[in-house]
Amino acid sequence: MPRSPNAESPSGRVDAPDVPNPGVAHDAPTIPEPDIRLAQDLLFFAYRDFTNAADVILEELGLGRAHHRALHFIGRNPRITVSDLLLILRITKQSLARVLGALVEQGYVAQAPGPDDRRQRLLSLTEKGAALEQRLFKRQVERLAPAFSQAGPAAVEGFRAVMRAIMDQTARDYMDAGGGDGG
Amino acid sequence: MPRSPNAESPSGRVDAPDVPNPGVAHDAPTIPEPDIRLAQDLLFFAYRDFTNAADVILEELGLGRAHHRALHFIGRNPRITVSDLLLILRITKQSLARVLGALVEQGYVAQAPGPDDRRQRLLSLTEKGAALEQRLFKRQVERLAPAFSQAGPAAVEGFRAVMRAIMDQTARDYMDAGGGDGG
DNA sequence: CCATTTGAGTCAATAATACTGTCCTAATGT
DNA sequence: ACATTAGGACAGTATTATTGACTCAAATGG
Repeated sequence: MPRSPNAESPSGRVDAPDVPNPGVAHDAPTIPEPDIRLAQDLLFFAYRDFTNAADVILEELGLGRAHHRALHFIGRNPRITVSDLLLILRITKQSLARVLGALVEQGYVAQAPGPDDRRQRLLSLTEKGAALEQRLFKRQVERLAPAFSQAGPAAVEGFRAVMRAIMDQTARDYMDAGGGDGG
Repeated sequence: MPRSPNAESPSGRVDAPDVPNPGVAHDAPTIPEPDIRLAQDLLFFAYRDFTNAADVILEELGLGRAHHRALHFIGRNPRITVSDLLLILRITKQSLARVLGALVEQGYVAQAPGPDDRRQRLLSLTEKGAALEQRLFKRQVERLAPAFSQAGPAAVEGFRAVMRAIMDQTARDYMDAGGGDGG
């Protein structure tokens, strides 16, 4: 593995636009390549270690990350329809079917017919499901809370802004629509 | 999908610790649950959409994300040993073997015997490999650069601090050792 | 010098997660 | 009536990962 003293500050910061670019929101101030390279690594490592946090619990229950994701989004969106869950996860009906089937079968998720449209199966966590989701959540808190504390409130605000800007408009729309906080 | 006006500012910021927690470096200022929930979503969506960026190119070449990851880390760490690459990726020799085999076979990656230890096969990108990596990198720049510009330099700094704090110490060590920038 | 360890590769089998395409039922809506 | 929609199901496949055992050559240490 290559070495080198250390590289706390990646390359200073983002370039100030050489041309002030009056008014236009779309100014692209030529981010230096090392900064992008660094961000690639950050995304890879942070995401990996974040998702790994809950793995021990999942494994002991014979569940996987796909189950965790489903639990998470159902928990955050009680009475969500299958279609809407598919839109969030962006996987196929088949992929979800296996995961959801297991969760329902094992009593983590309940299905209720839609009051307006009885074809719908509105998904919610059972008590057992909510309890499991809490356990899993706790593990991720253990990973995120210290990180937030160390980095400080301003950094967390920046983290949010950048992450939000990285994702698709569709995903931003979901979050702006109250994705998760119950509406 | 649930609705609700919009939730730009998640819950303000991180709580100030109600009890100042004298002296202890480990003071955890009780991050509000909604902030953690939000961060879970941010990580999921941002990572997903970030990694999807290069998929079109990969697919047309019959390669997958595992190949991309290998290309990325070999590109950033020329003459890396197989063991060290395994430590970075945290996968098994078998998982890497298939991916690496394909990359070598198709001329993206070259192997050279280590000068000190001739058992080692030092990995580097060929010209073809570097060219492909550049193409893939460009796609991710298209995703990250506008995000960085929109969020602004201070936010990017915060993003780095938080992401860094989320990952394992091992990963931080790798990055501090100059992970990628040639050392 | 010989035994052990190490770096790398390999074979075989398996699991988790995803995909495609097709077909089916029941409820909706026009 | 008829087409569409919500959801589910079946069959087959791909990618990425896993484990365990085994080979081979080079390095290393008594």
